[in-house]
Amino acid sequence: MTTNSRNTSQRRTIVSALDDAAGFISAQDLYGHIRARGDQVALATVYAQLKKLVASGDVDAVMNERGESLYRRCAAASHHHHLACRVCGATLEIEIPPLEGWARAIAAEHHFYDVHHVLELTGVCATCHDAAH
Amino acid sequence: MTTNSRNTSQRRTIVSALDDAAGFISAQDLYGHIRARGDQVALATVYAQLKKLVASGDVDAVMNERGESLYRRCAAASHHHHLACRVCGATLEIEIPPLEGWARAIAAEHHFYDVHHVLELTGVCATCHDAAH
DNA sequence: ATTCTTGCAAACCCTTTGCAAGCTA
DNA sequence: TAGCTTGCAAAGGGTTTGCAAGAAT
Repeated sequence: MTTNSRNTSQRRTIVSALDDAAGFISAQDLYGHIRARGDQVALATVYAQLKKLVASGDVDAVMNERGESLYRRCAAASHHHHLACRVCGATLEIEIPPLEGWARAIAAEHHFYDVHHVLELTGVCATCHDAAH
Repeated sequence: MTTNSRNTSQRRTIVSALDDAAGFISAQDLYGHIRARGDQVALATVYAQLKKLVASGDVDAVMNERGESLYRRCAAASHHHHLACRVCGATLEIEIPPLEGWARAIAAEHHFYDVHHVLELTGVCATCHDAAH
């Protein structure tokens, strides 16, 4: 999680904007928030910094169903998954410890190497469920 | 699952190519296979038909980590997952029965409703692993 | 005959890249 | 000073759209 990136004002602005956004946010929207706040950072810089933040493990990235990457500051250090509300976008980090073992077992069974896994859970949170009567 | 689409030769070609591809395939790759087979269908038509097929429920669509949509004919009624080789693209259908229960349990625990899950496993198959020495 | 589908090219959107100027360490 | 970072504009890649010609019903 340690980074050797330079501490530029743009990087600080981007990290700060990510903190303000309490859930997953697209690079474009993040850029919009930054500009709305009155800060000046180029869109290409937003992408460049997000890339570094993901590489260093400080930020999580997932792909939404429109093909946009969504970014979020990572609270948990360990491997985890997400439970997201399809209506309001609220996200919870969850852990399914047995899953890691299953993934390894299945990989071994089929003679696959270097297996990665992605699990995403989506549903409707209690708040949004109630709001729909 | 019933459709009211017209039965054009292009549509038949596209469905047939989807059947030949035994797993998830991108629209671009599907188009490649169709042309490799000697058939003539415009890329825009491939996209148009895939859109209809997804809308009618005859085809499943998921987004990969590069932001491409991947399509698959919904053959199996039962829910299952995939183990795909990152090198050659070979795909195996796998089942992780306990996962369904876990998903339900987590949903209940967090008061989420109508929870769906997507699990994708990727690795390097034995053949590709051996080919790299 | 009507309505949907096809196909081409252009448009779109998100993201990445080339490169000169600026700033951090 | 050396090298990463920034910023602009342009390119790239996947997907969608406008519209006229062609099929299916």
